[in-house]
Amino acid sequence: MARAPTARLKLLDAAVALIRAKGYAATTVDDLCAAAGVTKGAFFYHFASKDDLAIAAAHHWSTCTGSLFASAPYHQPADPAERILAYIDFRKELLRGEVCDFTCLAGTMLQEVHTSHEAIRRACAASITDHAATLEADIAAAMAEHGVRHEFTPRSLALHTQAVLQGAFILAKAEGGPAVAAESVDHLKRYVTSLFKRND
Amino acid sequence: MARAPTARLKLLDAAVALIRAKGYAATTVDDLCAAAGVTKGAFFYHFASKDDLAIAAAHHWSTCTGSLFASAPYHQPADPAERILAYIDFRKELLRGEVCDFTCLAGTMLQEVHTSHEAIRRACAASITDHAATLEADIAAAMAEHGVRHEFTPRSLALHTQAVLQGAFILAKAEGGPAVAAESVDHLKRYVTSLFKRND
DNA sequence: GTAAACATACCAACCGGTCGGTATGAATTA
DNA sequence: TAATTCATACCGACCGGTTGGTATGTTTAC
Repeated sequence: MARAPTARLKLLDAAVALIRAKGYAATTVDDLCAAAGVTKGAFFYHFASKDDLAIAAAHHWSTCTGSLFASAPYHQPADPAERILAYIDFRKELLRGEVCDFTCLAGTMLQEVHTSHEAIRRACAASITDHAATLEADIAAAMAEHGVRHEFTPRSLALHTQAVLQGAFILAKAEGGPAVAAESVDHLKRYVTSLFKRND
Repeated sequence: MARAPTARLKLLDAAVALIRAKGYAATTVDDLCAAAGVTKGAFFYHFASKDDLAIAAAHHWSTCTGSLFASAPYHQPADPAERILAYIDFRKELLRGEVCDFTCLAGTMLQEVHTSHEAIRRACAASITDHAATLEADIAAAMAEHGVRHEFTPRSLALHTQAVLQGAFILAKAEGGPAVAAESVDHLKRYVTSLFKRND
C-alpha cells in the first residue's frame, strides 16, 4: 500500500452529510468531491459508480451508528424494560442542533431509491432492521418479565420504535427543528411504559 | 378559454405519482410530461418552474387527501375517542397494494427539499400539519371526556399519529410491502386506546 | 380574430463517467 | 544496497447524454 486510502473515507463522510441534507439524487458527484476535498479521479477510483458509493455510505452509516449505540450508556440498567426506556431517552437526547445532524441517512435515502435502486434499498433497509434487531432481546425479556400478553412480537415493537423515530425526523424536517420530534418520542416512551407497567 | 386546462391537472396527478415513486429530484420534467401525455410547452405554460409545480403538487395533494378524509366514514361514532380510533383503523385500511400508492407525497418530498427549497418545504409541512389539525378537536374532546391528565397537548398527539404513519411508510419502503407499516399502526392504536381507557 | 392552451424545436449548463497521466511506496532483483 | 518493477492512490481535462428552461409556431373555443 502506498498511501492510506483517506479519500475513500472522506467521500463516505461527505456522502453521509450531503445526502442527509439534500437527498441522494440532488447530491452530485462533484458536490461530494468538493465536500471531501478530492477530485473525480479519486471518486471513481474508489467507487464504481455513484450508486456504488450510496451502498458503501449506507454500510458506513450502519457501522458508525452501530458503534455509537453499542457503546451508549442505555445498556446499564439491570431490568430489560428499563433498558428499553433508557434507549428511548437516549434517542431523545440525540435530537439536538441542526436537523441534518440527527436525522437518519438510511431513512432519507429509502424514500428516493426504494423502487428504482434495489441494491441501495437493501442496504438502507438492513441498516434500519439490523439496528432494530439490537432491541429485540431486551423487548422479549421485558415482555416475559412483565407478563405482557399482547398480541405482538418483540420484532414488531422494535420496528415500531424505529417507525416513530423516522416519522419524528420527517416532522422535524417539516418544522425545521427537533421540538416536535422530541414530543413524538415522549409519546413513544409513554406507550412503552404503559406496555411494561407492572401488572400485579 | 380555448380548451379546458386539462394538462395542468394531468401534470399534477403525474407529479403525485412519479414523485411518490422516485422522489422529487429524480423526477424530470420530461418524465412528468411523458406520464401526463403532454409536452414541455404545456408544462411551462402552466408552471413557472419545476419547483413551482412541486408547490402546486403539494397543494393538490392536500386538496385530494383533504376531501378523502373529510368524506371518510370514521367521523360517524358519537364518542370522540371512538372517532380517533376509527381514524386509525381507516389509515390502516389504506395500507394496501403497492407502496407508492399509499405513501405520502408531502413526507417524501420533505426529505429532499427541507434545506434547499424553502417554499416547497412550507407547502409540504402545511399538508401534514393541516391534516393533523383536523384531529385536534376530537383529541381534545376525548382527553376532556376521559379525564386524561397527561402532560401533552392535543396537537402533540395529533402530530404523533402522523409521525407514526410517516415512519410506517418508510418501513414499508424498506420492506417493499405494507405488512410492517400495518403493525406499527396497530401499536399506535394500542397506545391511543390506553390513553383513552375509561379510568373509573 | 384573438387569446388561451397547447406543440415543436432548440439551447446552454450540468452531470455521471472515462481516460491518460502522475506521485509514492513496497517488493524484487542484481 | 541500489536500481528496477509494479501496484496503489490520486489528479483533472474531457465527453456524450440529460436537464431545466425558452422562443416561437399552431390549434381551438368563443
